[in-house]
Amino acid sequence: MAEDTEEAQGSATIARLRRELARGTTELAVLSVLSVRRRYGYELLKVLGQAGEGVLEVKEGTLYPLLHRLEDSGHIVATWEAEGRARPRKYYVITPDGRAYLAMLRTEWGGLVDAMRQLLDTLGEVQP
Amino acid sequence: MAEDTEEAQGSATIARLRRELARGTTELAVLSVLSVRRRYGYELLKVLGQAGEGVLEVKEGTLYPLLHRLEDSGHIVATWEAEGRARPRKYYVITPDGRAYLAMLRTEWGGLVDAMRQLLDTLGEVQP
DNA sequence: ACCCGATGCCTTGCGTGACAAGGTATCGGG
DNA sequence: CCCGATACCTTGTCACGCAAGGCATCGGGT
Repeated sequence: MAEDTEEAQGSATIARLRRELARGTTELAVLSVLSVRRRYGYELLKVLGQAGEGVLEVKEGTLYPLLHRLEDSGHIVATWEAEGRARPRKYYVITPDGRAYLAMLRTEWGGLVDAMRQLLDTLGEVQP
Repeated sequence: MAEDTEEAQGSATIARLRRELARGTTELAVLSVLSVRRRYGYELLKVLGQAGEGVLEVKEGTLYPLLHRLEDSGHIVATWEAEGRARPRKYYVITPDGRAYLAMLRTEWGGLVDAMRQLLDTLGEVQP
């Protein structure tokens, strides 16, 4: 019982902490991919799924609302395209506004990574 | 007014985005600091506040519940100490369990940072 | 003929961490 | 004498990630 609980908690914990750590990263990842060329939703799902050994994997329930938020705030623009197929795809293109936002995101991310590295490296040298 | 709104929204956005990016990082930061030596809550507030130019700043409403969660899960242990003063301090010490958890956290964080760096560097070379 | 998985889009409801805002209490300085 | 710093705590709200569901088309296997 105790072992079961611990193991179950361990797995659950690692998934949860991975989710919490990666939080806020999705926007950065999505916009970065879109900064290269336009993509449709399902495509982003696959691209991010295989990037970084699945660390950046995004679920449908996360991606689609995120894309809608980015669209609402003018960072990306969507266009339906049939391309002669029955089921059309919804392509997303990054806007100039989106690029500016992406730059800000990258700066912030860089700052966080630097701060964490400093903290992890200089451990013990910070005085109260 | 428009400027105010834009600036206000810009500030609000950057604050929100910073918060979301740093999410889940607090646990890592706190445990890292505690891995060097014991600290009391208010002390952690100050230490993290000046680390990394304030990027890792934590608010009271975040820290105290976090410390309680870490205590509940056995990653840290608390001891009240008066040290001859009227207002006692609650010192937190990391446990072996906490060290193991910290190691896992660091690994996960490293993986995320690597994945993001790969994505940001190899942009455009990922194929669907 | 039939079903199932992949493609492709979407939504609602829950869990969770960060935080604002509030509370309590002591101590020192202006 | 009051206010800021020290030192602890809690409740309610926000926003994101996701599980789980839904809808529709297409291709291949049996």
